[in-house]
Formats: sequence, C-alpha cells, structure tokens
Amino acid sequence: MPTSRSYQDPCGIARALDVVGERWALLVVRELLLGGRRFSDLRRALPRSSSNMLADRLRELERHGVVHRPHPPAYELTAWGRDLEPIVLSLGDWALRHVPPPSGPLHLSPVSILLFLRGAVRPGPPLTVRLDLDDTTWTLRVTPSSVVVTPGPPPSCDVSLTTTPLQLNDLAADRFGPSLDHALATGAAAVSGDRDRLRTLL
Amino acid sequence: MPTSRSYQDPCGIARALDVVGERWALLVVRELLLGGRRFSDLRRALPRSSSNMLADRLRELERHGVVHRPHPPAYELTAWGRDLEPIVLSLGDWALRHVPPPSGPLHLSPVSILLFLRGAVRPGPPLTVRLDLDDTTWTLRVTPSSVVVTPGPPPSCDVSLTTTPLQLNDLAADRFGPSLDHALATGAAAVSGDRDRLRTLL
DNA sequence: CCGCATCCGTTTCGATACTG
DNA sequence: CAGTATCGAAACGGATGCGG
Repeated sequence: MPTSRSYQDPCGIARALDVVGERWALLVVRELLLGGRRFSDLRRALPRSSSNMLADRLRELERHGVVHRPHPPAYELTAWGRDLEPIVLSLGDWALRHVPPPSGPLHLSPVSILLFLRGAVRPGPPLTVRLDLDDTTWTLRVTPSSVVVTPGPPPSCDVSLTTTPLQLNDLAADRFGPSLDHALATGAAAVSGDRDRLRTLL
Repeated sequence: MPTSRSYQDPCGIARALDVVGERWALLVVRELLLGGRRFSDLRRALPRSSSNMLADRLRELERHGVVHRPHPPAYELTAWGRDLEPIVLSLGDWALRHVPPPSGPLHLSPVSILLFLRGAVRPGPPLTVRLDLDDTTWTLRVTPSSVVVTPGPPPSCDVSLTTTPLQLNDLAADRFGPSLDHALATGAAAVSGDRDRLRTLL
C-alpha cells in the first residue's frame, strides 16, 4: 500500500518532500534520469530495495506526476520529473565533497557511474561508444556540442567497452590511464575498436 | 535512538540521502538556513514533528557534520550544511511549479516565508525592516548589493511589520499592494515607520 | 519553561515467498 | 517478467516524565 503521509506544510520544500522525500524515491528518479527503465531494471539497479517498496514508490511517483508510462512496461520521468535532474546531481556533488565512501560490499548501478562519466566528458569531435555494464548496454555519444548517454546499444560505434560499473568508476577516476591497461590485462575490462579515442575522452 | 540505516551505495546521490534523506532532515536544514536556532524554535517551526524525532535528527546531522553547536543551546549549519542552501531552495521552486498546495489547517514557518521573501526582494537603496512573526523577531536588510535576513531584531529600523507567516505570504504574493491595506484595517497586520518604503520592496 | 529521554501504539520498511 | 502477499523489524509520532 503506497505511503500517503504529508508534512502538511505549504512551503515548497515540504511539498517537494511530500513527493520525493520518501525512502528510495530519489534513487528511483536517479535510475530514470538517462531514460525509461523497466521494473526489473530498477530491481537490478537497487538490489537493496524490496519489490513491494519499489512498486509502492513507482505508484506514488506516478500519482504525483513525476513518473509516467507512455510505453509500458517501461517507467519514464515526466517533463516535471526530468526537472529534478540538476537538483539530484547537485545533491550528489554536495555529498562527494565531504561524505566518506561507505564500506563493506558495495554496489554501484550503471546509471550512477554513467551520470558521473557524462558529467566528466567534454563535448568534442564526434565519437560513439558502446558500454556493456552488468548485462545492460548503453550508448555514449559525443558531439562538438553535447555529451549524451542513452540506454540500449548504438547502431554502430567507434569503440566498445565491457566492464562492471565499479571498475568503470576506477577507470574514469584514472581518466582511462594506466589502470585501463591493468584492467585489460587482468580481464576486468575489455575494449574493442579505437582504444586511443577512449583514452582521450577524459 | 538515532537512525543508522544506509543505502550502502557509493553513488554521491545515495550518500547524500544517507545524511539528509531521513524524514524531517531537510526541513530541519531549512529552518537553520537563516541562522542558528534553538531546540524550542525548531519545535515551534515544525509542530507536526515529535520531540524525540527532532532530537534524533539533530544528533544525526551533527554526527554527519551538517550541523554543529558553536554557541549552545543553538544549533547551526556547518559550512558544508550551508552548501545545501541552493539545492534546498531549488527543490522548493521545483515543487511550486507543479504541486497543488495541501489542504486542511496549515502551518507556515517564519523561515519558509522569509526565504521566499528574501528571494523576491531585489538589492536596492539601503533599508532595514524589522519583522515580528509568531513571537519571533527577524531583520531584513537591503543594500545596493545584497538582501539579507537574519534572526533577531535590528538595533534600529526604517519600518517594522507585525503579522503571521501565512498572512505575510499573502501580502508578499500581492507585492504589498491592496491586501496590505486590508490587513492593516482588520488588524491582521500592523506597520510602524515608513510604510511607503515597505510597498516598494517588491 | 526548556531540552531532551522514555514509553508505547501505529506506520513504514525490508526480506522472503508467491502468483498471473 | 511484473508485480502481490505476508510477516518480523525498524522507524515514526504522540504522550508523558524529569532534571536544570
């Protein structure tokens, strides 16, 4: 049964929290920032959430107009939901300025690292990269005026990279430097196509 | 006992929510945005929260480094906590773009309306306003280069306004136009000093 | 009165199992 | 695959207590 409690406060901040303040809600939004995903995609991306929770949150977000389903079974952000993007990304930047990373066995969703990667890549000469992360495939497209990441494979690509989100995080932190060679040597990552273009991404 | 659950997700967004994602946390931050407040101030501003909840949240926020207490018994935001200001204000703007106001008996905290008012006032000729809202007194200071709202009364002021936060919200929505005359006539607001300067604020 | 701590009923969360 | 059902654990919310 979806949550229906409210702060009963006319302030915009409280009203925003009535919509996206429940547990997991903003992480569901994060997972939808790069495009529509299905229920099972969200479960894989948020493995520590439970299925009834996810179902509740999606229903609430849909009821409030943050999420809709123009092409079931996929869930997508509405235009209003997409307006959360800069806010959610700012929250992430804010935390990274001070919060020590949690310890223990960690899981990083493909969307998390792709949002970070997209933010670190500058527009430049056209380049299409295919990324295979945890059984999902993504397209990173660079043009002189934009950097776009979308779900699904590109029709064709200049270079493709297969690895895990956590490994890609390390590679990106190193700007595809020496750690890339090491990962390729140990099989933690695999590249086909124009490897040098990949190195110049960051 | 303070909450200690974590999303166990190294993504910055999840880490931010580990710190300020629990219920009431961001509303406590909102209440501290204009300066240090005491426990009882926070209780008055957030009357629908419970005292143990508030104590828990303050302890958690202090432990995480968002809040500190340089001058007990007041609670203040740390520099990191103050960095949340643009994010929290953006969330409020986001909600006001689409969320219908909640119904029923509503409570608007002085800080909520003062944040909104401060955002609506442009820098201009120097002016100091004393605001008495719900038994707390505030100072609004306009200079050619800034608009600042601080807790506590000013040493001296050009004009002072006494009313309720909800009433002030209405007056500000009307840019201190006809509704001000009506409020003054009915006693819903009282002004002393340079009333015309007040009218030109917005 | 202020600044909490404690107790306790209710709601939400989270894990697991299950169904169309 | 896309959720629902169930149930114990945790968090929330209100009331009350208590030292300073």
